[in-house]
Parts: sequence; C-alpha cells; structure tokens
Amino acid sequence: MECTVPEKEQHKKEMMAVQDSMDVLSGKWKIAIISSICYYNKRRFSDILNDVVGISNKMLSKELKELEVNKLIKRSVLETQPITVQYTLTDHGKTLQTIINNLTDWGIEHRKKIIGD
Amino acid sequence: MECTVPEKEQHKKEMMAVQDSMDVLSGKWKIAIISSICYYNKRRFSDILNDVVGISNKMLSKELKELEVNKLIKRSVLETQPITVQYTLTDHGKTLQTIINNLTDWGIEHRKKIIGD
DNA sequence: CAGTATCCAAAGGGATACTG
DNA sequence: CAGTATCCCTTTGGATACTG
Repeated sequence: MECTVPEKEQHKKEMMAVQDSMDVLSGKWKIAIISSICYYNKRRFSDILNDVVGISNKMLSKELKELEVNKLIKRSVLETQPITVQYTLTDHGKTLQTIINNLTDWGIEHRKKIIGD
Repeated sequence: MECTVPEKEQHKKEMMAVQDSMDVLSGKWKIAIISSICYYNKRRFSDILNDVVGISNKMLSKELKELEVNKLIKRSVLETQPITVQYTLTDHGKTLQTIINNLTDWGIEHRKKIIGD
C-alpha cells in the first residue's frame, strides 16, 4: 500500500492537470480558433473571423496573441500586397488535434441528443 | 467530385460541432467541475469546492445548475442530517470521459513543455 | 452542509472608426 | 488585409453575510 500512489493523490494530480489545460484553453473562443487553424492547416485572420461564428475582430486579435504567447500557434507575415498573415499550429499546438476531434464528435452527438429530446 | 462532400462544407460542419460543444462546456470552471465528478464518480458540493482550485461557492452553484440543465450532471439530495448532496455524471455526461482524459494527459505534457522551456 | 443574497469592482466584449 | 483605438454597456465573479 505504501508503494502505490494513493488514489486521492492521483485524483488531485489529474485535477491539476485538467486545470493546467484549461488555463491555456478556456475562454469563449480559444478552442474554436484552434479548431479553425487545425482543420484548414493554414488560416488567415479574416478566414478565422468567418469560421468562428460570433467573434469580433477585437476578440480574435486578443485571443490569437494569447495563443501565440502560449506557443500553440505561429503567426507568419506574408509579404504580399497588401500583406496577409498566416496562422498555423506549432508542433505543440498540433498535440491538441485529438482533443479537437473528440470535441467535434461530441458536439455532433450532443446536438443529436438535445434535438432528439 | 459532385458526389463527395466538398471539403469546405465538411470543415464548416466540424467548426459548428466544436462550437456546439463549447456552448455547453466553455467558461472558466465547467470542465474542471465535470472532471472532479468524473474522477471521483460521486462528489459533494463542498468536495468540488475543494477540488476546483480558486472557485467560489457562488460560481460553483451557478455552474452546477447550468450543467444540470444541459443534462450532463445529476443532483441527488441525500436525507442525512444535515442533508448532503451528491453530484454524479449522467450517461450523457459520461461521454465526456474521453475528453477529460485527453485534457488531463495534455495538461501534464503542457506543464512539462512550459517548465522545460 | 449546501447553498442564496447583496454589494460592488473589474473584466469582458460589442460597435464603430481608424491605420499602415 | 490585418489589425488597433476608443467608447461604453454588460457580465463576471470575489467578499461577506445569511438561511434551512
């Protein structure tokens, strides 16, 4: 019994890990923004603005900065005329792909469930 | 080409599904609350208050109500003295388990990544 | 124990206009 | 196109106290 991790301690660690994730991912828009970039691989500011239903340019700008600071996305300026900006997932950001897929699947099932009630 | 779902349409559906999920799950605390109930199977109000670092009783009360309305958790009053209340996941709520586990794993890796930088 | 009620400061976030 | 700046209302949410 002394050699195994006590169950309660294990749960505490799991809870902390979940909250660590949410520190970076919570907010009304972050997951949706990451999903947009994830599904399209490369995505421009105005594209994401269209993909994420309801977001304003101000919010998008702010959230993109936070995601960049947290090394989940990469911002690349293309020297076109006028300039365009591509957002891509970093390698670290790409590790969220499984979660995005799960959330997509869950969203579809959830919608069925709610309408089907 | 006409018989397959156009790729862009597919991505639009995926984006909508993600946003459907986030409509129910977003907010600073919901995922953490669900995780607490998920990992312990049954959990009382005061337990969750301790599990979710930083949440206030006011917020917990509010978020629990929303999760109950969305049929993700079930509230059961036990006629002890004084009364205790058990929160459990509904069958629908249990379908979030995969996502919770993924977020837990991701949180652990993310912490390593951030500290390791 | 499991909440509710009230007060109030701070943050969120939309609308609009503007810049390089 | 890709943002930034400003105005200003709305929502969030902590602290504290109270109830059954």
